[in-house]
Amino acid sequence: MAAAIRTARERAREELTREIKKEARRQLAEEGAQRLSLRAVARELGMASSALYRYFPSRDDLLTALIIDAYNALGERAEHAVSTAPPGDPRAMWRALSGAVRSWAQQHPHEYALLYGTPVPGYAAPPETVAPAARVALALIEVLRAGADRVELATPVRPLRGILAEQVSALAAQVAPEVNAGVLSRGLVAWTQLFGMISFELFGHLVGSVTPADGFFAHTVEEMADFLGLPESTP
Amino acid sequence: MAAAIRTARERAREELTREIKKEARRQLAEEGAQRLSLRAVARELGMASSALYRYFPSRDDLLTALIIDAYNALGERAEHAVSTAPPGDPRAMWRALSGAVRSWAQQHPHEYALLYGTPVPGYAAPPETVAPAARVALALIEVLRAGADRVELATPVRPLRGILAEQVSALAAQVAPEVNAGVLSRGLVAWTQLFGMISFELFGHLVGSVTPADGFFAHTVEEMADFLGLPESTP
DNA sequence: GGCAAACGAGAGCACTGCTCTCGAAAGAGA
DNA sequence: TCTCTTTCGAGAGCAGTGCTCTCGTTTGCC
Repeated sequence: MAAAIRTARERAREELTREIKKEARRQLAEEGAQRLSLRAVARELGMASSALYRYFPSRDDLLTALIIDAYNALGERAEHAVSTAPPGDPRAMWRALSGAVRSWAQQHPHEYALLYGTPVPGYAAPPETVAPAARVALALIEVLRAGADRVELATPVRPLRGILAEQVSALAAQVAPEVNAGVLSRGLVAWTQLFGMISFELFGHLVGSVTPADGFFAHTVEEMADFLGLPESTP
Repeated sequence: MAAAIRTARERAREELTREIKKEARRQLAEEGAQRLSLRAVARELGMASSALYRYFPSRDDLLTALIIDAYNALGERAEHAVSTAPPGDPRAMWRALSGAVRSWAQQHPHEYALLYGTPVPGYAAPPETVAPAARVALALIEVLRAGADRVELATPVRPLRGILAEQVSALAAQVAPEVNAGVLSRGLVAWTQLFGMISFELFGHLVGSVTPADGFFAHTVEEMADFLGLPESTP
């Protein structure tokens, strides 16, 4: 097909684009998004800073590319964790998923901050980021589906009222018809809890002597599994 | 006392310091911390940018001052909410607390981001910020104390294991001896949930059609109250 | 009244994102 | 193979940033 025939110029462009993203990602990992500098990237690559604008029209565009890559990397890890967990054990799947998200965040703190931290003022996430961003959420949905037929809620879900009821049942119909709406709403709670914990831990915002370290994380993951009604693992 | 006798110079210095913080807070509220510029503040105040360094040795120091003020403002709102709620109704207190934190965050999104968003790389929170930062957490502890004698946990707390058990019981002994350690650990969960929800909502990071709007927030607050074992309000 | 500390203003340094222009290189069509 | 258009890299330049240094002035204490 025609796309396979690439001129030397096209190949050079793709490679240099990759090269730029690679160096930018390196600087991002070391210094954070705040200190990521186009000029420094260009300097490191031995090119004029103005030449870099042939590849990324602005700093925001370069950041967007990094964001998409990061969402995909995280999404892939999450999907892999869920798919390699014991298939019939939704609690183990949830454990694997939350652990994977947390460890990725710890290994790539600045990229995590780029995804789930303070948004850059004036920056609006372009639509290309939506699909990659949804992958992690879909992995959680997958866990809920795996446990859909044998959830044992220890506590009845508070009735969903008003718009929330419509939104949640619409979401359920759209993405996981076999999942009970009440369970799905608890999935949102678990989802929030997971990212809340990771953000607190990574950004160092939890006050006091109890840092949300391994112990708190593991404990809360189990409490959330109970909250979701995921059946106990049978070892 | 001697401190009351202030020279004209001291008074001018205090007033100008206040003036600088006020203008900085204005710019922070409009543009975010990222775009807060010392030169712009000086320009707006009709002074040379170098003169500003007589009052704040660096941009980080100015930010620190704003952070402390913000923590105190939020803490005050939280304390007020708890203290004006029906004294014998811990669930109402929890509702009031979470609502106060959320509405403050919505009214001061950039200041909230400064407190609970991505930390500025290279910036270490100085010890002066610890006490103001703890005020909100202490307000939550206050709620737990109010309900300490009649919590009705619908679900047994998973046993705390390892270091977590020590940390939590140490915290309990230190700050709220009458609060059960298991309940305290669930307080940490509720705390994380609260700030996770607010951050998701404010930073627009929750994926899909279910935005954590009023409905989801109110619903989750009640679910968390159940989770904490707070007795039902008797209207 | 003298003197040291505090202060305001200006110039300047090194850096940033971004634009514009100009000459060289590469690919497509004749 | 020879044009001709598009693409590209480099340099200069603009407006902005945090921060430092110097220099003359003002203020308050002894």
